[in-house]
Amino acid sequence: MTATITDVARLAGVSMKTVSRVLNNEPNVTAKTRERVQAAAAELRYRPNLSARGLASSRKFLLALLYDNPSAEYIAAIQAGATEACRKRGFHLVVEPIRVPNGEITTELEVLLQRLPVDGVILTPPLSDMNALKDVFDDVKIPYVPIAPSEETKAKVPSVGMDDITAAEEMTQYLISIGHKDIGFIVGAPDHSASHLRKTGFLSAMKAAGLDVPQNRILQGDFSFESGKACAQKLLAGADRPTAIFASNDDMAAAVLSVAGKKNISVPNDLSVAGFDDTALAGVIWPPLTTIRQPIHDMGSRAARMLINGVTKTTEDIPPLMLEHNIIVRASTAPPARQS
Amino acid sequence: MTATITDVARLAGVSMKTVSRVLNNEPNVTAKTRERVQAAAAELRYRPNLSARGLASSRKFLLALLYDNPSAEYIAAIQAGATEACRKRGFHLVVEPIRVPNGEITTELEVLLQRLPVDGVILTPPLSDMNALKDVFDDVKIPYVPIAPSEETKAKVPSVGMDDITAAEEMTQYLISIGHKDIGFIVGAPDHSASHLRKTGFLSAMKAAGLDVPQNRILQGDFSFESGKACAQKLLAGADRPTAIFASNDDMAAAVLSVAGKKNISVPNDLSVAGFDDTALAGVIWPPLTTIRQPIHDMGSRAARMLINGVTKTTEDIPPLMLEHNIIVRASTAPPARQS
DNA sequence: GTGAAAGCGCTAACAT
DNA sequence: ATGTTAGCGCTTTCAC
Repeated sequence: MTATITDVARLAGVSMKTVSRVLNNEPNVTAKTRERVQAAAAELRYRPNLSARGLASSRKFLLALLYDNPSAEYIAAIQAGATEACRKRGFHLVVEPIRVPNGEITTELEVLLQRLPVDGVILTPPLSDMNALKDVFDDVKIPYVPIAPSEETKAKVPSVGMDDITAAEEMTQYLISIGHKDIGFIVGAPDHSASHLRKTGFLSAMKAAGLDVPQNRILQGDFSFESGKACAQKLLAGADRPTAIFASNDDMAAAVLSVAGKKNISVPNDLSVAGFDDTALAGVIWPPLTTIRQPIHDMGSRAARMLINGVTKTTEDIPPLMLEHNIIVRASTAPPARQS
Repeated sequence: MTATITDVARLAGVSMKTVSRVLNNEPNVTAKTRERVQAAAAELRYRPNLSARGLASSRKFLLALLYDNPSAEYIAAIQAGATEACRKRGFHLVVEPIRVPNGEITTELEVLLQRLPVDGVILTPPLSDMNALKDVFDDVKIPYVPIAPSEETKAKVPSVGMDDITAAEEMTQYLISIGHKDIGFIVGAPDHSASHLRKTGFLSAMKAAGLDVPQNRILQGDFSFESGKACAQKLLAGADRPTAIFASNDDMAAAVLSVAGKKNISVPNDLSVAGFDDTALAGVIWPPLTTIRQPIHDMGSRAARMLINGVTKTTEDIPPLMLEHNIIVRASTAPPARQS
């Protein structure tokens, strides 16, 4: 059998409670006693039983990551960050893909949350924006941290994110700076607030440069490769096409590349293409994508840390944690060969 | 407060134990009693406490997925399959990325396993092949199912996988059938047994067709995009180059595409490229990749099911579960324009 | 077919 | 600074 806390206590010649104190780094233990207990625990290869801990206290040493199938790369990065933060503090991460059909919280989700023995939940877009979720979480009393939520949500609960508007502005400014005047823009999924913010950034930078943006240069996508393809097909249909396309994520930018390839439009000579996210995909396609590096990994680890540290439990207002971004220039963008 | 089993028992007018029986689908309960209990549980919105369950019994309702950073897409697919199977049976999935430096099991891993309160573990390549792991798992008495393990491991423990040799043969035969005679092959990471099997399949199909494979047509990669790039650069260096390249996974095939793009070698006109896995990447790059569809998602769900059903606990020999594959022909392959 | 009692391994609250 | 006593919510004997 594996050793229990009483075994350790016996070997160390102290009480159960003292062992517990040492294990949980609580005060009121002599350095000497502490050492003795640690030695005993090591000797018996003692590992605390998480179920017992979870039952006796309310700490479960478990966090959950809820996601609604955005890009696999995006989730993988969040997950990597979160597991890293968890590992350092003895926590584990449970992953829960959930589909929220037409924005309706399902009973399924409520049931899931009620029986999920976790100390906190990380929410990814578009889940991070769902107002109805706040009530559900408050109801089951589980702290949560939304990643990249809307301005509205940001005001209510601690969150982590980045400055999508500024990032989109910077990319647009860069495209303008190398000579583009006619730039197409592919919008992300409407239920992600980042979509609106990025569009806002694009428009504001265009306006600031005195550049006009006709209606037909703005197309609605949903962050999927397929949607990017459909938008690119429209944007690249006739002779009157933009000299650059800025897509709201890398998947859609890859789709633009794919459509351009099929139409024998050379990138970046005849068309510049920019993405957003800097997922692994960006470096792996040809030509490699100019994009915005989002600190996705960090978002995951910071969200996990906030939950573990109990930041979300304080009543004070915690300002949203905004992480840095960078613009990454690769081979998919260049000055335009022709003026439109 | 959330309702407990005693609340349900009181409301249903039965004992705790009877409620427990109903919840766990145990026999010896009248249909009538069963209904009454279920009604009471529903009314109180009762959710069993997993920590308490885990403490009282040995069932934790938790499975773990251990992985050592192969492609994000690959892990995402396994994870999707596993979570799906878990959801259906009231289980949850804990994810644990682990690095196993130069094939050495670390104490860190042992400690992790000892304190991880799970009913079973899913192992992905290259972890699935590590002989030392068997001892560790036997030691901590946690059942595990390796995905795509070596022949050696297959003989010892229940596992899920596919027929890598036949799949590689089929792809090679397809390339030969459309006219290729000079085919380059990029091998996967040496510590993945699938790498050897795929190479074996390639060579055997070439031999069966009476085709010679010079040494310089076989290059060693490691499944990463970068390694694929290095191999492609060698393969495509001079005028004496193959008319087709078969890479052992999609990431490396994408790298071949990328190098070809840079060198202005047109795919599939001047060069055919085939991959293996059919990850999301394959359909997203230009041109879309001819590849082998691996049932990765299914592998994840079958592995989870085996663990949940306790298949791995029986002493009988369970034959490895071999799942079907398909060859997916897309635009990256075509008959060769020139004969080499 | 059903129930009563005894823990599972740990921590919380209260001694000492 | 350390120990004692109760549980946490459930499943497991073993009675009935």
